Amino acid sequence: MTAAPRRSHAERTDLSDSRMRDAAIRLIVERGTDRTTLKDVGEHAGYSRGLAGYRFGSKAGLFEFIVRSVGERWLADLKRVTSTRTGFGAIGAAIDAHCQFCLDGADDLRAFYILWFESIGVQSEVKSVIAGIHERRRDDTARWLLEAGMNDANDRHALAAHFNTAVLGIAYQWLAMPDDLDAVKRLHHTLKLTMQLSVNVATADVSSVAATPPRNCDE
Amino acid sequence: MTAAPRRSHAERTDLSDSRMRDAAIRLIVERGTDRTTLKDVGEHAGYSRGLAGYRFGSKAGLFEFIVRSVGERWLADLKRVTSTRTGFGAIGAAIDAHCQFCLDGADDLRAFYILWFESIGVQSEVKSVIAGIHERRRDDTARWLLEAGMNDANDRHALAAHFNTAVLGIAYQWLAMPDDLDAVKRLHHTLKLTMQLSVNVATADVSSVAATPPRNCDE
DNA sequence: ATTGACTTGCTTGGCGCAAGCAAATAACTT
DNA sequence: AAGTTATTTGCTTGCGCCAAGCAAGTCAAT
Repeated sequence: MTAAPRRSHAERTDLSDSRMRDAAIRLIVERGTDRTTLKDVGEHAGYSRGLAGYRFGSKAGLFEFIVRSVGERWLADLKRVTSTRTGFGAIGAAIDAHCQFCLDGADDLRAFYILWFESIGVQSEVKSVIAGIHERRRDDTARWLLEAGMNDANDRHALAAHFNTAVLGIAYQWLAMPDDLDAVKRLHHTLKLTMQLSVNVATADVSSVAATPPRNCDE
Repeated sequence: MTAAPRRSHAERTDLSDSRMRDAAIRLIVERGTDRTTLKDVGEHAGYSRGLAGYRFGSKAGLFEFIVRSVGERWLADLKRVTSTRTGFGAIGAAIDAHCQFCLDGADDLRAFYILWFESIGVQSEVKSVIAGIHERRRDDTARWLLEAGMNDANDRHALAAHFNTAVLGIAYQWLAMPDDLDAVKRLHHTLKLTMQLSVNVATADVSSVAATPPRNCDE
């Protein structure tokens, strides 16, 4: 726009990709995916009404691009925060980081989670990308639990799965009530408490509090 | 269809409502909300292409009707199961019931949760209906926790909120991987364990496992 | 006869596709 | 090495298709 009319093909696509991603994220957060049109994405990014469709093939293709792009950056951020910790310290840091991201209220994370939840009803490519992200998160958690001293593999993976579904539930709450940041804080805090409790019990592996195992839900 | 051509107005609408609800649920589960059209709902229910739109006003109206209808029945089922219990027994029963509903794999619950999650990106009426259901669930949980001996109101509501977000996370997992019923069972089981742990600690209100409170995520 | 359940015709708008244009890159010639 | 042509690639525009929603119409219940 300023004074650089000569761009290589790669530069051009990078620029238009980036602009369209930003425009799409803004529109998704503002009005939801349904009322976000490919036309609007192209035009808000400063191009023609047809570019988004041409570039990403379809609306689903655009969404997949966004999930992939934001997801990778988010996982990288998370890795950066947790790389210096091990065991329960890493879990606590991950919770804190997630909480902070929510409190910051960045549009890209919000759009990311919106696409995450909405992918549930479709059998799109988005779904498998998300499944991959979910799995990587779970594996990380299981590793931290091992470091924390949980030697039983079954318990470890069960608690890791529980942890990550709980985080997702919190993300839902954040999207549903974006203004109730206190609730978001409290949920992260409570999750941390219950996780520490579980880890402590699992590693001390004898404790009066766990003396009464509940009935299982499989008949 | 068989041999009852004479029906009152009320009977007619009840019948068409019911048929269209069933058709919509089936279509939503089969192909998702996006690819479920009002035309298909009407025709699959045995009527014209326009009836669904006429009756519910819009696609969002149809979805709201479904959420309301299934949600009410589901809450009633839950109430029936938990009404004979109090305290942690009720919580356990609620978890068991939820788990069993998932294992049964009924289409209506699946469609219900699909609509639940997809409502996140929109500012529709569906969202407020769901908020109401969520709130009722949370209040029930808080009451059970009080019965279980949790006297601190803050802790009680925090744990109730945590519990219900966790259940929602499990519902997501169930929708995402409908075939991995073992995972669903394990998640319910783990949630029950961690809940009991938290309740026991909160009611014994002194325990070595809770001696090291984690840092909060608010700075 | 009037109300209400239901159908049919029509408009609007988004998605996706294919044809077209201009800039960038590759290939060829001298 | 420079200039010219061929080809690819980024991007735009026009059109067909289909779903949503609305209004007018038909037919049965009250």
